[in-house]
Amino acid sequence: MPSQSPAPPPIESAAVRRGRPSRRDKIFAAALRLFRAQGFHATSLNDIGAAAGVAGTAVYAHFPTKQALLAEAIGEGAQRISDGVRHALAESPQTPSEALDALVEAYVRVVLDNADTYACYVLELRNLGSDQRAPFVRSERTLRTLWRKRLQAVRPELSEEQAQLMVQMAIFALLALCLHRHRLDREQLEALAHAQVMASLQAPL
Amino acid sequence: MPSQSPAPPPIESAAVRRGRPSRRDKIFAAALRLFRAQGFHATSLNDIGAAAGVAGTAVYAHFPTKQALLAEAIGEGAQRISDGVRHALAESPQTPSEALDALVEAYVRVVLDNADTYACYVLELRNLGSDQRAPFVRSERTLRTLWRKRLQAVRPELSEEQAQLMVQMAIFALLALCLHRHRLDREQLEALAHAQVMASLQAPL
DNA sequence: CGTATTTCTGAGTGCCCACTAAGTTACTGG
DNA sequence: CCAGTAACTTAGTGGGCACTCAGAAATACG
Repeated sequence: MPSQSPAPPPIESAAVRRGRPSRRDKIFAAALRLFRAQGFHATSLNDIGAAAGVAGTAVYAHFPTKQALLAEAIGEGAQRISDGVRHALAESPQTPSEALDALVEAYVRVVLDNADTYACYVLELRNLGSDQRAPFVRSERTLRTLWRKRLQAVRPELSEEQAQLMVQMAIFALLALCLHRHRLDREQLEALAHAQVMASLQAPL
Repeated sequence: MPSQSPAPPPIESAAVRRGRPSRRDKIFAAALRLFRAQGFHATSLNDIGAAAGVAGTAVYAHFPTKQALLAEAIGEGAQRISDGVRHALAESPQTPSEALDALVEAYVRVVLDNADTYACYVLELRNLGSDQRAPFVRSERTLRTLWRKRLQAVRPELSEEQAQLMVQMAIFALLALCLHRHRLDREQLEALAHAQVMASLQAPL
């Protein structure tokens, strides 16, 4: 039900062209928000459609299945994490301590910038069917290994298992930022998260 | 269901008596395991029954609904956490730093002792329907407030929001212990988790 | 051994879901 | 202005789900 008459307004037409991908994006955003808030199985296609302002079946004009919607959400999360970390890696070599610091800083920033996406990536991955899940699990393992190596470069006294677990805990701590409301502004949030993760990784055994 | 049997075979009878609640317990344990591994909605009553060695509908002889099963699992998690923390509180007053340390130690122990239950408590709470969820949310808030007060007693420079968020992150870090396999023995695990959480709470801002 | 009770099973029942089909509207390019 | 195409809607369809029911085992008790 778009408004204006057909004849005079090319403005409308431009808006419509701008609006073309916006429907898809709207559906995707609604799905992401609902998946994060309620979980994949508790969210129906009618829920998604309603949140995007269309009928449930309209989703199929843009996505083949419900799982594809989740797969795209998770894929985007994985991509953004990967990009952010790669960017941190691209910086010139430093001391091991600075390298770890840069990794944590990049990771915190990406997580805060993509809270919903990241939460979906972590919590809803199991609903993806092992075929589709596999590449994400692989890239996640690669990323964890990178963390672990940088940590062990700073703290060579740690065993592989110890370092692995410490990284796990640090990453999960960041998940808390995505799931709960907080009244701190972005700058404080980033500083606090960074400081706490670094402190936890430097914990004396 | 009082004690010993009347006739000669107390062995069989004892086994039966031991087996009586064991069916209910078996079903409950299977449900807990599946809920943690697959999530509430991805687990059917047939799955639970099969894992417990009975037909799916046999569950209804012991639990009124599927949600009741989840509610009992979550209730048990909440109860054990609460008991463990209350035990830590019962110890005689110490310095603020020691009080915080005791709280963390108790929490780590409870979480490690009840990994599956705790993971369900945290991850599946949203599937409970707001009526049943409310008391658990309340007790969780109470517990977080306790953490925060003890932290602020040690670090009075922290604002309420900062302390709250640090506690959130620390608690989520412990969730990592429940969800992933690790090859460390219990003693190392407890020491590492305790050290890392304490370090994270003492992070310089 | 007989009866009452509990536990369990297999066959339903109805609901909600993801997904399909067919027709309608909205927009585009010529 | 008029096809052609994409987007959307309504009305299904089949399947899986939680849950019910009636009766069969199994068990407890006198």
